[in-house]
Amino acid sequence: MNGMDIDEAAAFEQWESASQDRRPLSERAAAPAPYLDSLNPDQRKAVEALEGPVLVLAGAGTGKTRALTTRLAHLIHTRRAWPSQILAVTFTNKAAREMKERIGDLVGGTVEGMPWLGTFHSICVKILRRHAELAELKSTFTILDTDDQIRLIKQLLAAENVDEKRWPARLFASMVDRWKNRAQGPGQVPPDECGFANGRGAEFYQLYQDRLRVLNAVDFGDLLLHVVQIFQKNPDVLADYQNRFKYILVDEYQDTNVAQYLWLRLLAAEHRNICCVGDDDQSIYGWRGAEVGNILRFERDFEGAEVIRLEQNYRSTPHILAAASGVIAANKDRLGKTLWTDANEGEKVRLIGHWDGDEEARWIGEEIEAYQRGTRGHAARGLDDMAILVRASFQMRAFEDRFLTIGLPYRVIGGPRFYERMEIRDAMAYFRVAVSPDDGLAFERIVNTPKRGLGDKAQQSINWVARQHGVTLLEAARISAESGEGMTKKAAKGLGELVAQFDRWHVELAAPGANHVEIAGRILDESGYTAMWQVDKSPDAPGRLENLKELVQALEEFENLQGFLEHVSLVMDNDSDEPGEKVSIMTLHGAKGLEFPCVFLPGWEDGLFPSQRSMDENGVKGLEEERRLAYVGLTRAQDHLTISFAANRHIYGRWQSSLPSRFIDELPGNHVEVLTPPGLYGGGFGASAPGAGGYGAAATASPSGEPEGSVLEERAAQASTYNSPGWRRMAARRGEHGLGQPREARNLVVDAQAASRFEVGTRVFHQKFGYGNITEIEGDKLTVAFEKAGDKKVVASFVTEARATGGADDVPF
DNA sequence: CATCAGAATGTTTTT
DNA sequence: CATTCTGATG
Repeated sequence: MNGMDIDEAAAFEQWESASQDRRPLSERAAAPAPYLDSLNPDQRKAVEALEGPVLVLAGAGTGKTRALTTRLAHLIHTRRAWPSQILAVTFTNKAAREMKERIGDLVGGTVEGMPWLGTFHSICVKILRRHAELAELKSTFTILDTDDQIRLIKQLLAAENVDEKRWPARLFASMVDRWKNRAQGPGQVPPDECGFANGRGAEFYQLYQDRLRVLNAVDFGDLLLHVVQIFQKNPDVLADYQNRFKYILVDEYQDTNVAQYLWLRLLAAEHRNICCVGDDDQSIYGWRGAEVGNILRFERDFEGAEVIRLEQNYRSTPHILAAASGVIAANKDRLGKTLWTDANEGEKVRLIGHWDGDEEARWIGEEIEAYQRGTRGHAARGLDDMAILVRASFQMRAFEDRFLTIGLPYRVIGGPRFYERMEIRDAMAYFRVAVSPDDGLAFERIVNTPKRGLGDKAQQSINWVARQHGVTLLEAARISAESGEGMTKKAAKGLGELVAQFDRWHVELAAPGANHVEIAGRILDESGYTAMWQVDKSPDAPGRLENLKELVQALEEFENLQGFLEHVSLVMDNDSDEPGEKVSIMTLHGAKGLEFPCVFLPGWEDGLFPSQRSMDENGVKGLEEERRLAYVGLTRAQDHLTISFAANRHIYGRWQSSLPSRFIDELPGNHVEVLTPPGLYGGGFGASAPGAGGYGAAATASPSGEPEGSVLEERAAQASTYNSPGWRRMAARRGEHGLGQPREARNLVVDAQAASRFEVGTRVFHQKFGYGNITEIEGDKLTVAFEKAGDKKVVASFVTEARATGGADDVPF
């Protein structure tokens, strides 16, 4: 493979010429590396342990990215590898971009010469385009987004006469996703997971893959699956890449799924210089295929691996760190790290209970304004320094409402992204067909948008024609429009016009010197798409038109439409944000990797956080992931951290009362200050009963010297005024579990017995759903027909067998 | 084939 | 509560 060497030399030269260091390479290599001096000993170890497998366990805020980028720079600086011989993978485009920038800063130049720094997916696209024929694809394959994927599956299910109500396309899509995350092809699906459409799961998977191949298309999961399979089946291709990548670096290793893990293992087999950076305590994406096991197993999988722990935290105060450590310590499955800091003690973590969610939002609004003014002896803070991190996005609304009424500027991070909006996808479907007339899925999307009188029947007819004649959908549409078969006259006319328009646009785009921006704008106008929204009287129509304008403007930055479409399919970024100081509101998931001086963590109530659903569906594993999520939230805070919960919450139009999160029990009391909510007679949480003290009764928690004591236990022990129903119920629950006994320990014990303990028909009790009868058992998952809540799937460990008389679970209220 | 009213149904998200 | 999806009407 001589071509590759030339590639690399060229890339390296390009990189070299961009560098500002004009000394000869040999001199530079010998020169001391100044960037090493700013590292602590552990970070330095992580940077200098270049040979062999290395696992860097980097706790939150320990300078992980810094170590990683410095390591990369060091590899290049010491001339161990050319930039093109280093594979550096991240999960998000944002992370990849940041890494590029930081390496650029370190080595003093651009890193155009680092062709293999990117996300798993973008690197796989690159590899797959080179070897497409090995996956029976053409190198021009298109990447389907989720919408297209669903549409394709719906077609397939319809063709196979599957009742879409019983077997939804979404369900099948998620199953395919799960299989691909584990790098399983249609032939490798475990038989017990083929339940879809009465045991035809694997069969449909095969059909789906066949259809993708015919369309010359892949979905996101395919990008990894195909590449892994190419590597497995073609040792020569694999060997080529194994030799090329002398060094491999992986960021956020705890988030890798099985397919990514296999991919890495294959690539690292030759040089074995693989360095994975991650934090098992921050693994929060198990629900989308990430395997914490990958990081827990690293030492076994890569023999002789060196494990380096980064434990010095540069982000948070000791109180905040202690709170986070206290919570995460309750998890069983972890490699174990102890974060420390030499920062000043700072302020304790604040905990406050509120009567309801609105009051919580109101109070946090006031606190934010107080930070802004710099009261309580603190320096004034900007709104950019503050963040509210919630478990689920519906919690954001309460804050948005409140902040709108008091005029507090805020930004919501992680809403629907620009390229996921309906109008943008529609517009892009027009572009796609104009660029590649054989893109049937795109054509299908817009064939009746705006309305052209083509309903289900007409579209089916076009599909049928396409199959009969073995032509693309666009050609079938042309034939149908001419014959007028299977549709009204009006529809045939509209369809004929559309086909003619696409013909014209396609020619115009292909013409030399075509102005793709102008043509794109015209496509939207001439197709009637713009007009559709101009006529639309719904309140969001103007915004959509605005978005379309923005889309056309964004085209300016690209050479042509093809380039733009390629970019969009992989880089779905959405950085547009008006400037100005704003409070950030985001989910805990969205906050990973970020930090803020002042952090609010509202909604710490059992059932909401930890989420009931996580616990029901995944049992102890789910609870542990929720706890890691709590850990991620806590460790985002630099100086000020406030946790809060509400006794009552207006959820889905219904008032729901809940208990404080069990994670609050796990906060070490001597690092927490319990606040009194203002404006309440007698206190906050649980103040419904006259004379109840609630949280307000006492000032600071726990006499120091009693480590790891639970905040709530201490509060309950100190005050005799905790007579409210909530407190009594909580006390009852605690008694049931045994004081100080971690709850999950009990669940584990039950887990072991669970499967054998129940049988179909057994009457059981569930904390949230009440009584019901078991209708189905699948491993440790039970389907229960609850008397009040209806049919639910729950993990066996979360129900107990119901006894005739009210047992310990039947808590008096 | 489009439109409207009623029912169902609500995590977390990247590529 | 609010959004999305379904199915029965014009």
